[in-house]
Amino acid sequence: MNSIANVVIEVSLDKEFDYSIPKKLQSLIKIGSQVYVPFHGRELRGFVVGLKKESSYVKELKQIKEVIGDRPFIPNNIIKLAYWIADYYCAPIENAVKAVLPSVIRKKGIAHRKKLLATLVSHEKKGLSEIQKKIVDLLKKDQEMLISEIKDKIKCSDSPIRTLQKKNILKLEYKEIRRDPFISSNLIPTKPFALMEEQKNALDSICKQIDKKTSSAVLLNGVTGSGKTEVYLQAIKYSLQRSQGAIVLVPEIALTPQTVQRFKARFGEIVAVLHSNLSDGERHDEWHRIHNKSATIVVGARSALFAPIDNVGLIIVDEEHEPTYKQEESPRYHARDVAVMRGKIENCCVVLGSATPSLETCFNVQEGRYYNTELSQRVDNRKMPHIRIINMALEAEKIGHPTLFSRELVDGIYERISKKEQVILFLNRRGFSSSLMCEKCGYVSECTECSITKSYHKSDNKLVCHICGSEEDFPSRCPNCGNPNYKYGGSGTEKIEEILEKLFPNFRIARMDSDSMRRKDSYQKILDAFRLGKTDILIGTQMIAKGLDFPNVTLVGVLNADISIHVPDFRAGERTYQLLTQVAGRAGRGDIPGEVIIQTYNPKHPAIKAASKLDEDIYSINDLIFRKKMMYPPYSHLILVTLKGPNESIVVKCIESFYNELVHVLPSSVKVVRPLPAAITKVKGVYRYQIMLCDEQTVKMTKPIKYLLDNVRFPKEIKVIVDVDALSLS
DNA sequence: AGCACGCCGACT
DNA sequence: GTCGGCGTGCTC
Repeated sequence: MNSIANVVIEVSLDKEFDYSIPKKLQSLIKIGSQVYVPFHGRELRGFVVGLKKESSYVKELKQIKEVIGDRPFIPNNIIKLAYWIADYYCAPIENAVKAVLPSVIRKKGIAHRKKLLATLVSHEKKGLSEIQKKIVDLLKKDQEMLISEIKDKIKCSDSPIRTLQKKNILKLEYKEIRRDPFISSNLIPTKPFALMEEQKNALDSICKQIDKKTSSAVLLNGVTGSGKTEVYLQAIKYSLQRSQGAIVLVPEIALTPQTVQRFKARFGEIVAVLHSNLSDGERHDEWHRIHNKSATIVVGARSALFAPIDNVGLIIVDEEHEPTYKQEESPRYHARDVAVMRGKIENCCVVLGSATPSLETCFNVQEGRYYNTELSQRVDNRKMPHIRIINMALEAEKIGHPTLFSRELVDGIYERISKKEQVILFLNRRGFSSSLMCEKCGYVSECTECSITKSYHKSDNKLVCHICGSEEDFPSRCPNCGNPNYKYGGSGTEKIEEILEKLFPNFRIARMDSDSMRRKDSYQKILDAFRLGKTDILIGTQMIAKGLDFPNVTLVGVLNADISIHVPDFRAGERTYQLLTQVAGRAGRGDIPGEVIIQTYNPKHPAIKAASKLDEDIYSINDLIFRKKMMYPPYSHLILVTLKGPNESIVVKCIESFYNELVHVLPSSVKVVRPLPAAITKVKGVYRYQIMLCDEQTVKMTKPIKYLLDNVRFPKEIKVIVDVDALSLS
């Protein structure tokens, strides 16, 4: 008999507490139950996250006071999902439960949540201390205030406030916090559009999977503008007709409000939206609309995955390759994979949509685990843009010195602008600071062990691999061609703008990057001006690649594709391909086919080659899977174990012993990259050190890691982070 | 977050 | 000595 409950309490203490379960509540308390428990002289709400027979707490346990509701607040399937997350991503169960809990319940300042409110009842100031006078003055202005606010403003503890209460100068009472009303915008309802042949086929195979009522995953591999959203909408309609609900995940909802609008316009009131920009009140309303079944479709970011929809018929992950689906705090889950898992638990169909499917998804399709559907035609019958790759090494040879603008690009810009069309110039600045490239031949030093770009360390003039720490002296000449100009690759947007203004003094040029992004209105102004044709050329970084539609742009120039190839990250190649595809999608309009000019020193790199085929309608999975070469050679699963600590020696010592234990318990197929002391990094006074593991299966690595985490005692100042399917290794 | 304890200064 | 304000630590 489990007579002890593991409870996470509403206050954010980042800790769970044991309580004994009284006999009469024994049958009512389940994992996921919401309970009232005595806590340091108060009574608080909490969630039961586990049941057990014994507690390690030395003092006597208190009893659970009462259970709220006749059924657990978190549905059973979601609890199952939380356990899977904790297990797969090596996270403590309480973290996993916190992640799946509706934030409405956890977060401060929401309705139902009571807080201490101070109200002034007397203006008497005689015989008060300095602090107390300040508090009374503060309250004179506002009459009532949360004590947490007072504490914040006066920088005092709550003691003086309580003293004032005793003196009857102010009143303290618990008060429910009012929430903001939810404002829903007026939308014109839409009807299903007629589908094209390919869309029909895709919809058919999705519907077939929905019919089966078993779990399945379908990749919807569709080029930009091929009408994936309409397929989603009609698949959802099908699911609704069978009285099943649907979950739609979108990356960074703030950037794609149009997508959300389309769902609302089609299905109206039954669509609930969950994302981080909602106020707590709005989130609360939306969550309860789902819980009480007045909303059966949920559109949202990562966390929408855990919406308490009873009968899920369909889960859609839009833009499944997007890195925002990876959670960066514990539990470090990947929403795409959790979506597939929820599909397994709910026995429903999961649709993964993308124009540039992630490597993992391609792999799963190839292995036969996911079905594949393709949309190769654009809905408006627009042609795919024409892609040209310019070899900058040859260009430099031709004119005798390295250059930022090839002849082709300059001519192309001139031609397009002369015809009153518009041009976007794309520049990736990421990785700019650390990687070095030969200006003549494009050579970049790679780590032979880890196959990622080495970073330049100025202090000791060395090239260092950030993963394993191996290093070499910085070569004064390019090891490949002997050119003495071996230095930082790429220029910033400002410099590009400067050169461009000299090249085309009569064209109107605008620049958009994180500097101009800082002021939100100026960002909007730049975009509006460009859209209205008041600007001819727009120079920008990543941010102009996503979701924006400029109908008159016919030429897109990628100035230096090499920068993103050489970001010291295993995903660099894949990312480059995805980025180039997105950028290419901005080119062309109904009557004029788009043109894309990609400047690079590496025309043979797989990412560039894959991008160069965009206009040839070659679209099979086998074509895509060759991109596997872009990643760490034969492995598709990565785990990073990071140790953080206050000083270098203790971190090094711990990682050494952890490494020695690891190689003992890991199966031999797992590749372990042994870190050298040079791989240690210091961020804000915290020393960080990583071990990387690679294999074709995650479980072969997680089991031994979990075993070690349970059995190896780390000093308490050492923090261990296990990141499964780590995306960013830079 | 907020309750209770114990320290310390002011006043009997 | 005693009362009461205030910071601090701890809460199953």
